Amino acid sequence: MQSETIENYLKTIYHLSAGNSNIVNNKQLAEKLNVIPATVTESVKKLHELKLVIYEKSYGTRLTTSGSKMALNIVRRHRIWETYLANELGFGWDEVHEIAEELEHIKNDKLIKKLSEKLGHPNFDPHGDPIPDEKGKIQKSNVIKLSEVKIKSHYKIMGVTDHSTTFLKYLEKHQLIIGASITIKTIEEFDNSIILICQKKEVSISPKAAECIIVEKL
Amino acid sequence: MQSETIENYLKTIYHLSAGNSNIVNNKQLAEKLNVIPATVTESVKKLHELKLVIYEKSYGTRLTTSGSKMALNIVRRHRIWETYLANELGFGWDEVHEIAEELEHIKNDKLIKKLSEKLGHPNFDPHGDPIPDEKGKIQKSNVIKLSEVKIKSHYKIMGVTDHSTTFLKYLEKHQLIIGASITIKTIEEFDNSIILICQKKEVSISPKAAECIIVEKL
DNA sequence: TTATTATTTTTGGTTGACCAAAAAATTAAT
DNA sequence: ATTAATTTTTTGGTCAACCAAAAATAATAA
Ligand SMILES: [Mn+2]
Ligand SMILES: [Mn+2]
Ligand SMILES: [Mn+2]
Ligand SMILES: [Mn+2]
Repeated sequence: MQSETIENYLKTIYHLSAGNSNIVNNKQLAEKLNVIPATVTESVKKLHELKLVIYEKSYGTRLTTSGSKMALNIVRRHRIWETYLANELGFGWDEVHEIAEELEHIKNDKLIKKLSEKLGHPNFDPHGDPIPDEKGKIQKSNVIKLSEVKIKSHYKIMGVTDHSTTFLKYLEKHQLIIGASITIKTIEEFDNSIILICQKKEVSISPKAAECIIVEKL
Repeated sequence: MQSETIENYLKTIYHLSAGNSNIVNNKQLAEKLNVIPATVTESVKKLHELKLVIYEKSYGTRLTTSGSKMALNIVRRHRIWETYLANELGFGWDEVHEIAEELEHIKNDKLIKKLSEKLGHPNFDPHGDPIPDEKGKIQKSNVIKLSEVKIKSHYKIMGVTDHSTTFLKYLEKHQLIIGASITIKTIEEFDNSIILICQKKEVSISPKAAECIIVEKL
């Protein structure tokens, strides 16, 4: 198995298991990796052989300790590159993900070290996602989804869980960028859409969009 | 054929044909690409199908116009990355080649544009090699090899044709870096080694090393 | 519980990129 | 001009990563 393929599988398993060692099933994996489930069955068998995952037939797959370490390293590389592209080269937060998908596979520890150093060892990427340190440790914070906020409270936008250009451009348009302070005005009983104040302007957020915005209580 | 494989073949054909459209033979290609000649035969047939090279059986291969364009683009990417790694991230000129071998395959025109911009659109990489512009045009200069210099003349070091760490470290030790001024003292009749003055110190350069140093007459 | 649906696995392919060994063609030496 | 050496090509493989279709298994609904 090629290292780039392995890395993409491990990273995807990591994301689908939400950082824990939750079981991931073939269908989800197949979807994310753009292959058919039959291919996933083959692949996870091989990853099991390599002791990077534990694959239990007809049940699912989870990362081993060493698989998890590798996954965290790839996530680190991805997020360091995203931060670098945004902060040093002036790319928009809607452009960096795609490029980082390729750059994350460059295997050179010194390179990531230098990038991180130049950036002042950042803990979060342009989407507010935490950057694991060299040992794979992730700084945790007590954040919630915008869909879980309480009325008339104040929050700070901390991140997004959707990286698509369309969504990020939409947020930018309403100045819903990371670090922005918002106040929840009302939550519509009819459809659960959230009316909030940002930069003195009123914005209505659909429940679907609210699921993708991460905030912290002020 | 995968794009990374294609790119490595085109780049290697370009280098072996010395920038012109000289014919390259299978054995040389096989050596540079670390494959056996049988593999090269297969590959160049496919590249011929793709109209990137003209392959004539039992004779050799040369780049077509579109193959040449692609090759120049890869060379541009490689050298921009080398310059970036050296100038912005502080890598040594002996370290950058290896990393650039991977980075050159990242396909994103805007990325190279941004890097070039940040560097002030450099025309030469850390080894003194010219960087083709977006159109593939190379700035030419009238440089010669150190092995061709005349006695008692003054020269400036403009580049190297060997990128190995051992060679570059050796040059650094004697301060034979790009931009350095040198004066040719004598050329030993016995073995053709060159005795030159650099930073007021006398250095003896073997004919083999002299073949790999590019200079310009002052 | 049985039938239906969804998911997973098996089986039998393909394609790209490689190799080893043998055959053919070219080039160099005698 | 022959012979010998080198280079190239052909032939018959492997291996990784994929797919399509069929079979098996698991989950859900009736
Ligand atoms: Mn991303
Ligand atoms: Mn991100
Ligand atoms: Mn190089
Ligand atoms: Mn170079």
